[in-house]
Amino acid sequence: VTGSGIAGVARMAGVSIATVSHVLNDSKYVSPPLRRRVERAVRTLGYRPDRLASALRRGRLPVIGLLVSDITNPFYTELARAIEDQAAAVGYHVLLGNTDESLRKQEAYVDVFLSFHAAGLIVAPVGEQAGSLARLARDGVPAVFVNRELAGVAVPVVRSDNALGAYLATMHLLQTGHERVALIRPDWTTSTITERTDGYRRALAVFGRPFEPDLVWTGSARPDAALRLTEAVLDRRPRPTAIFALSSAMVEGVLEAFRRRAVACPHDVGLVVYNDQRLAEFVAPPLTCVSQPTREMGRVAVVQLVAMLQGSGLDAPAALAPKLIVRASCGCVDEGPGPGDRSDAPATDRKEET
Amino acid sequence: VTGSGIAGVARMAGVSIATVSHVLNDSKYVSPPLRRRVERAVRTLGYRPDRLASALRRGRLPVIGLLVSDITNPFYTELARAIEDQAAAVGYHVLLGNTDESLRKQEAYVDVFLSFHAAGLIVAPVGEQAGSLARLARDGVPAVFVNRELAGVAVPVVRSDNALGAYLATMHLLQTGHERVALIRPDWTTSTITERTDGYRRALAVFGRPFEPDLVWTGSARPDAALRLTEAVLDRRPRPTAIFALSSAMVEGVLEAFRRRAVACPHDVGLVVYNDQRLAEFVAPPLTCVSQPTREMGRVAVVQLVAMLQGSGLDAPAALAPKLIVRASCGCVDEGPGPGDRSDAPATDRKEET
DNA sequence: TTGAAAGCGCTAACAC
DNA sequence: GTGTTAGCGCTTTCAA
Repeated sequence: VTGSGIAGVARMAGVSIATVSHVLNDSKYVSPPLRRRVERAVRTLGYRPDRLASALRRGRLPVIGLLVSDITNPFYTELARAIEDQAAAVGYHVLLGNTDESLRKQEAYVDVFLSFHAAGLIVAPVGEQAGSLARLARDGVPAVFVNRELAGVAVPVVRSDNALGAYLATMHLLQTGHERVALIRPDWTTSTITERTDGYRRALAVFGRPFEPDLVWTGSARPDAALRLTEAVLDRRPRPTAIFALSSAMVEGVLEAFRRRAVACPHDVGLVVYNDQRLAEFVAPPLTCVSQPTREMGRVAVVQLVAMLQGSGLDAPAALAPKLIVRASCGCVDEGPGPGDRSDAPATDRKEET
Repeated sequence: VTGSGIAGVARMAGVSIATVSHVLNDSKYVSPPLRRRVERAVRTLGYRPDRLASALRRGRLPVIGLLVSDITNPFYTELARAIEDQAAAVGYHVLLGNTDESLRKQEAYVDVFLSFHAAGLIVAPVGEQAGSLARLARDGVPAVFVNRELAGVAVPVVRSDNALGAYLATMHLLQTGHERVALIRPDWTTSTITERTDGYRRALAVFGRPFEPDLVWTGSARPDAALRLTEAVLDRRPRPTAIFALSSAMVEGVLEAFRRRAVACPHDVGLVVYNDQRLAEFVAPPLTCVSQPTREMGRVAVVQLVAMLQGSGLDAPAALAPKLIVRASCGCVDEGPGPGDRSDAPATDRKEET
């Protein structure tokens, strides 16, 4: 009855452990004198509450399980940072998991997070089928999806408008005279990729262009695979005049293929990438990209989740707006002296569209 | 006595909860028939052990607290990924914290992690003073430092040889004819930065060059600050012939400064950066950098920590070897037609040194 | 306004 | 081999 922990504090302050608990959690009125004595005891003992014991009793650990396909993907890196910041600001901490687009890993992590009694989950779900994640909504596990959604799963989704993003990018390419825009897609099927493909189609339709299936190339996002895929694209005849890469994970492969095929970008082939990233504006040529409000998405995801945890109903968030950041790789700006040229666009030519 | 959890399994299998616990943890011999019955009950009940209860009892949660300054820094992103992978492989999970080089945040996170009874900590410590982290070793908290070390703190460190990395880079610049190599350092003081500066000095010494303090520039790593700092460097007369940036967080600032000052790199000023990152090889010009075996560092950190957790003595790990990846920004390769030129180095010119 | 006490679900002595 | 049971440190009724 006198151990350390809360009991030690209680003894030192000459009160019951219940009282200590109440001042610690502000869970009941405690008279100022007792409160003061408890606080002093806490301080002099350097008492640190045991969150495990607390969580065992309460049934939930102040932890958010975060599941992304790969923290190394710049988009998810940024998202994770924003989530961690916002979570910490409201008293939660982040348990991280990488799914690598594997359903198996995803399920294993969800199990682990639940076995930890994580207060809630934020997940960028693998695939686009409900699968076992449907269980979450059914079991009343507080969860929000980020970036991607799953058809028929009643979990709030924090996302940006992928169809719009791809539409803007494709429109831009078409407007600046590109005849054949090839789509390079990663081989996983997620709502994001589907929506982006739709946006691409919509833009084609606006220009009265047919959707040509053999301009759509799907392959593994691993660097070597993306490289070979792009080589195949470049070898197609007639050669596409521009490439729209739907995953930033594939950029390196695309650029390497340009190098190996001695393709001058944007002169020979233009390039637009979905998602911005570090150094993108210093690449030769600077990369035109669709940029998502990543940090905001992370923040909103936590806000949404915390609202669920507190039972305060919050409207499902609207899709945020992506924007097109026009740099030089799309080829819409002056190019200077012909083939082989790789000069950057002057800084003043960089502009944004929404 | 019959609740759900382990008790439900016990009841269904017609055994005691102790037996269930033992088959679940392989903690004692259980006869095959009972074991089978328990396993069947576990399966049909969809029983998932409560790790909180288990952790409360055992005193530790199978979680590793990971503290880095900023997960958004590509080096730490990669490190975190490697740590998460290895941790998961051996049954641990990762709680993430960003310190932003703030001692306050670092202490707060350590407190949080301890209050969760994290099994161990992996931290890239802020600063270079022992500070409150000394407590870890004193209190017997299993911990390992990564990347950085703290003087006088008895915690194993997983690191690469920063002095060597900087030495290699500086030697390369000196050998290829650079007269004045400016050092650009972030304004935090960590063992890494100190060691890299030493490596730079050692290389100068080998060439009989004096260490000129006014070639060493220290400033905030925020992009705008790094930009202004680099502008100041470029305005120095005589102008440095090369810049060695000790933190990859400052690269964007440096490149932007080059742009604004219309400095052609490497023709006008060469550049070497500590740490490789995505797209670095596609930048104009491709960035020469010191590359650390980041993933290996993460893996070893977990191995080291887990060994501590199991009490199996493991030798403190030796510093790993960084290597210089020579691309074009250092200016050691053919440059073509003079000032203003930004052509990439041919692929065959990329090479590595160790 | 304060305190006593019953668990949260599990592990690990210890007894049979 | 298997079962009984005493907690781990905390929250939260419930009674005083």
